[in-house]
Amino acid sequence: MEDQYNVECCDFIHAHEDIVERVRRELPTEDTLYDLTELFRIFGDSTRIRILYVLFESEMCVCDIALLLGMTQSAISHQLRALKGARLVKSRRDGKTVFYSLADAHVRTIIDQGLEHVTE
Amino acid sequence: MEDQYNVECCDFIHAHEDIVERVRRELPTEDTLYDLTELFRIFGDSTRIRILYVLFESEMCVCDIALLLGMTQSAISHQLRALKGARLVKSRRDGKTVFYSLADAHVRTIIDQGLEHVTE
DNA sequence: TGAACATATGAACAAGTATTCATGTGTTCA
DNA sequence: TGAACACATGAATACTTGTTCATATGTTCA
Repeated sequence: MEDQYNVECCDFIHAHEDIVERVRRELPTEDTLYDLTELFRIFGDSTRIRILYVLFESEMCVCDIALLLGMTQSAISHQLRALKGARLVKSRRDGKTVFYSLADAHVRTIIDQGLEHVTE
Repeated sequence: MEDQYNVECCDFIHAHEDIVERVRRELPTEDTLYDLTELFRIFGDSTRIRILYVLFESEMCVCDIALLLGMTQSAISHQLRALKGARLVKSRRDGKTVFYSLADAHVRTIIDQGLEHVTE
C-alpha cells in the first residue's frame, strides 16, 4: 500500500532532482491550494456562471435573477450564497430587497480568460 | 409548476427592460456556456490543479507526476485524460513513456488570476 | 401589531465524480 | 517472440453537490 508510491517507478525522476525541487517550492500551501480549487469549483456550474453574467450588466435582486434565468428563488439564493462565500459577489439590502453585485474585477477577467480558451 | 417563473415576482424587473435585453444579448450560447462551465469544473479539483503546477516547471511523464504527488499512476492517468479533454495539456510519446505538458498559456493566466483572487 | 413580501436555509433526493482495482493496449529489448 | 515496462481504461464504490420542498428570518406598511 505504501510501496507503490516509493518504488523507483521510472528513470526520469532521478535525472531531474532540480525540477522536483522547483515543483515542491512552487506548489502553493495546502490552504491556498484548497481556496484556489474551491474558487474554480464555484465557477464550474452553469447556473452560477449565468448569475455572474447577469451581474455583469447591473446589480440585481434575487427575484429578478430567478425570473431572468427561469429558476426558483430558492435555487438562486443557494447559489448566491456559494458565490458570496467565494467573495465573487457582494450584497446590499434595501428594504425587503437584497441587491447582489460583482465583488471585484477578477471575476470578469477569469471568465473572459476562460471564454478565450474555449472559443479559440 | 410553471407559474413560479412567470408571476410578477417583484417590481424591479419591469422598470429595467433594457437591462434584461442586455443580459439576454450578452449571455453566451448554450454550447459556449457548457464549454466554459466544463473548463472551470476541470480546474475545480485539487489533484488536477496540482498536476498543472507540476507541468508549470517541466513536461513530465505520468509515473513521475504520480510519484511527485504521492498518488497512483491510475488516478493521475484518469485526471490527465480529463485535462487533455479540456485541452489544458498535451502529450507526446517517447518509446514507452508519455510526456505531458501544458497546452497553452491560458492555463497559467487563469490559475494566476484565481490565485490573485484568493490571496488578496 | 399582523399580513404580505423578499430572501435565507435545513433536509432530502437525484445526479455527478474521484479514486481504486483489475485488466487491456502499446512499446522496447533480450 | 515473449517478458517487462509505462500508460490507459472500464466498472464499482464512496463521496460530493444542485435543486426542490417546506419553513424560517427580516422588512414594510396599513
